Amino acid sequence: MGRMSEESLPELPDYAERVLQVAERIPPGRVLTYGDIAEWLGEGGPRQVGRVMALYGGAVPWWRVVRADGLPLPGQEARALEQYHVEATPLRTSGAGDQRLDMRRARWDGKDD
DNA sequence: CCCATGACCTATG
DNA sequence: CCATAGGCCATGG
Repeated sequence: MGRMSEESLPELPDYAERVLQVAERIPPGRVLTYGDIAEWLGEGGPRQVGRVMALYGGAVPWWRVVRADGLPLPGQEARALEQYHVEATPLRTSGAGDQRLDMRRARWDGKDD
């Protein structure tokens, strides 16, 4: 018979679970782009990773998953920047004074610190 | 099946 | 640095 849900929490698609697993693995002070995760995972694309983060990202350190241009997540900039400050994530200040990630230094290569 | 949307990316000017 | 263009692919109307 069709087995009903035995979990109190909504069940996660396998792909989503894999994405979140990678996100959870990013060390503090480092970041990974949506594309990086897709590539690292060997499936899906940046948009698919983005979708997963939008839907289930709340359970993981979402601020460590960013766009390739290092722009903070729109709508959550304050929280993200707060985290970057705490984790000493490499930032760079633009002419207007707005801060974005210094991708060259903040991007995680997958190796240990 | 067509079309629009999205926590995207890269190349080009 | 900003703007455009094309590519990408799952999801939903």
